[in-house]
Amino acid sequence: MVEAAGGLFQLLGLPRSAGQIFGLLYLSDKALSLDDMVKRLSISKGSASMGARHLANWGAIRQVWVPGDRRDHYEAVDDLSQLLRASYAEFVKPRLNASERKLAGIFSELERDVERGSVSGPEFKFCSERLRTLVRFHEKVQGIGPVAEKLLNIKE
Amino acid sequence: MVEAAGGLFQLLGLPRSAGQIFGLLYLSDKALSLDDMVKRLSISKGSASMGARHLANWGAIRQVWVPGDRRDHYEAVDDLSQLLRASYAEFVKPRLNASERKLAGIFSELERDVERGSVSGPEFKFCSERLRTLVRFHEKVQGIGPVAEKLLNIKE
DNA sequence: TATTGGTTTCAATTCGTTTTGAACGAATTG
DNA sequence: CAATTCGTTCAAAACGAATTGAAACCAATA
Repeated sequence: MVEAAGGLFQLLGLPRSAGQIFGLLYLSDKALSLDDMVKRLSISKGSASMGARHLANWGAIRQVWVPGDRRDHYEAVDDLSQLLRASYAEFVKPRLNASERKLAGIFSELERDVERGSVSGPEFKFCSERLRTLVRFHEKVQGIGPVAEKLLNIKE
Repeated sequence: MVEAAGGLFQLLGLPRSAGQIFGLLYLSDKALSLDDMVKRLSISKGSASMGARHLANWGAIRQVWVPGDRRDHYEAVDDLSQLLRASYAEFVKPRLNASERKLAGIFSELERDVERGSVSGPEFKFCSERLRTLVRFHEKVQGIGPVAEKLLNIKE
């Protein structure tokens, strides 16, 4: 049951164990301690500790206080859409911006090359045309983000 | 110049070398042979061969015939939007469907568990509520695909 | 048919990442 | 105050994926 749910999150480039932890917490009605995870998922203490901190930094799980128990307990946040939005802003957006700058950089480098004569006229023509296409494509992709965000907000 | 372009594609989970090859071909005005790639990218013949075939199967590059040269030559396709659409249909869509089925499977497993008594009533309530939320979320995500597709088609 | 140029396949290696288990320190308990 | 319980950190090991180089293969040519 949990394995399947864990696998679901593994698709997103996260470490396996973090996905498992989230899956377990997401389906569990009470907050769990680190060694609950160790026992239920048969992973090492180290993995559990690292995975939990990872997910907590990322905002996917929360640390909660359970009276009468010294141990830290964790529970999963319920709003996945919000989580996705946040990760988009944190991970995807910066990358898109970075590649935008990179593209501009390539362009100016190309112009230097053609002045130095290491790139011929026709080559330059073709290459810069392709780069322009690439920029247009890049803009379209960037345009998807905001729309997707709106779609996630709609409650039906 | 090409390194940067190569890195651009590496972000998508493809093997590094395939990204480099595509970058090189995309910015080159003439079709290139396998050992052009070997020389310009300093990768091994094996990598070049595998990477090229990989990209060709994927539809990102085309094999072209250059008269008077026995070697195979490759050129990049120019329509990136189309490429992206195709990959969505080929890779993302099936996965989404798979996880849809998987979700249904978890659900029925949960019901079996509650009948066997290995899951208590409140647990079941909470868990199935979470699963329902997950399904709704999943549907929203699925809804993004078609819209994104339309956005990519718009030419401005 | 032998040779040449080119491509593919495959086992071995390298590389980066994830996981582990033990060691450590802080906090708590009896 | 000694013993225990937690959580974190660290180096080493396990693992998977990617790359390599060489050998096998294939087709065209002489």
